[in-house]
Amino acid sequence: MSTIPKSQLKREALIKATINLVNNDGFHAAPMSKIAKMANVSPGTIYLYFENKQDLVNQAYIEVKKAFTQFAFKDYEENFAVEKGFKKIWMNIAKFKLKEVDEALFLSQCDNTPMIDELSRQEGLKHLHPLIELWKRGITEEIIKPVSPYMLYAFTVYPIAFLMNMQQRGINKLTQTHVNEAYEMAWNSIKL
Amino acid sequence: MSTIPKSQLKREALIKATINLVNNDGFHAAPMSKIAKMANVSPGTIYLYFENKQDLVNQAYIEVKKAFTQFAFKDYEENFAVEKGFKKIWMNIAKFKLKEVDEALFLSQCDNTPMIDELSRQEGLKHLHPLIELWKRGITEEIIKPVSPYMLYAFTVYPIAFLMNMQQRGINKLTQTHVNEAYEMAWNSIKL
DNA sequence: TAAATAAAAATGAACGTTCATTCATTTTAT
DNA sequence: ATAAAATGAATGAACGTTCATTTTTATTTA
Repeated sequence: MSTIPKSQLKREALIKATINLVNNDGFHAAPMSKIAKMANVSPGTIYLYFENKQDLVNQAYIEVKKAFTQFAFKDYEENFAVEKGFKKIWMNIAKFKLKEVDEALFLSQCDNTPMIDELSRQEGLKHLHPLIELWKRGITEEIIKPVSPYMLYAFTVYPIAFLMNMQQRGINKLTQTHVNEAYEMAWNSIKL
Repeated sequence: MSTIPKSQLKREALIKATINLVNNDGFHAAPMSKIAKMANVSPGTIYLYFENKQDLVNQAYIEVKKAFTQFAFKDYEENFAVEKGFKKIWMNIAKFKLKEVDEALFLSQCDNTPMIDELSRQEGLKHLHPLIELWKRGITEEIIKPVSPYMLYAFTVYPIAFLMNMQQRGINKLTQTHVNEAYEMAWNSIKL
C-alpha cells in the first residue's frame, strides 16, 4: 500500500484552504495567516511549499484546472461519434461543476479576474485539446456549426458556470431534469 | 445650458479610475492611493464622496449596471413580437459588451467574485425585468423553451461575456459576422 | 466694483493596522 | 546524533482612513 507523503498532505491542505478562503472572501481578503490557520499550519510553513502568495494561487489554479479537465474526459474516447462524444464531455463538465462546487467556483473566479498569471492561465488551458479536436471533426462532418472553438465554448461550457453560481447563491436549484434541459440548449446552439 | 456640477465630475472620475484599476490589477491590487492618483484627486477627497473602499466599489458596480441595463432596452418596446424583441435586446447587450469594454469587463469581474455586497448585487439586478417579462411571454406563446429565466440567461447573455473576455485578451477577434453567428446560437438554444 | 468674510471643498502628511515574508529556534524524523 | 521540517514572533512595507490645514468658491459689506 503506497502512502501519500506527509508533505503532499500539507500542500493539498494549503491549496484547499486557499480555494475556500478565496471563494468566500475574495483574494483581497484571504491573508496568508488565515490560509495557514485553515490548513492547520504555521504561516512560515507556506513558504516551504510555495514561493509566495501569487505562486500559491497560481498553483492552486493549475491543480484545479487539471482535475477539471481530467474529469471532463472521463470515459470519453476519441473515436466516439461527434454528438455522443460531445454529450459525454458536456455531462462530465456539468457533473464536475455541480458536485465539486468549491473547485468550480474558484475556477470561475480565476477565469474572470486578473488574479492569475497569464502563464498559469495558458498552462491551465492546455488540456482541453481533445474537445477542440472533437469540435473540429464535428465541423468537417457538417454536424456542428463552422464557428471558432471560443464561440462553441461560450455557448456550451461557459453557461454551466453561470448556473453553478446561481445554484451556489441559493437562487436557482438544479435537478437532473434541469441539467438535461441545459444539455439540449447547449447542443441546439452549436448543432447545424 | 445646464452644466454638470464639479463634484459630480470628481465622483465620475473616481468611479472611472476604480473600474480601470480593478480591471487591470484586480481589487486586491487597486489601492485607494492609486485610484486617487488616476482620478487626479487627493486620497482624502475620495472620502468626501464615498464612505470607504467597499462603498466606492459597490457604487461603481451599481452605476455601471444601470448604464448597462438602460443600454439593453434602447429602442425596445414591450409590444414587440417575442423574437424581434429578444433580438433587439440581445444585440443591444452585445453592442454594449463589445464597445464599452471597460464597463463590461468590470461587471464580469464583479459578477463572478465576492467583491460586491449582496445588497448592491440585488440592486443591480432589478432593471433586467423587461427581459424576464419578454421571456415569460415567449413561453406562454410557445416560442421559447419553458425553462427558468436563469437558464435562458445562461445560454444567451452570459456567453457574450466570455466572448468579450477573449476579445479583450486579444485571443479572439469579433467582427459583425461573428456577432450575427453568436446571435443565431443564442436564439437556437432557447427557441422551441 | 472691490475688498472682506464666511462657507465649502480639497488636500496630503500622519496614524494605526494589517499584511506578506523572514529566520532564529524548536520539533520531528532518520 | 544528524538532518529535515515546521514554527511563530519579529520586521518592514503598504494599506485604508483621518483630520488639521490650505485652497477655492460663494456671500456680504463698503
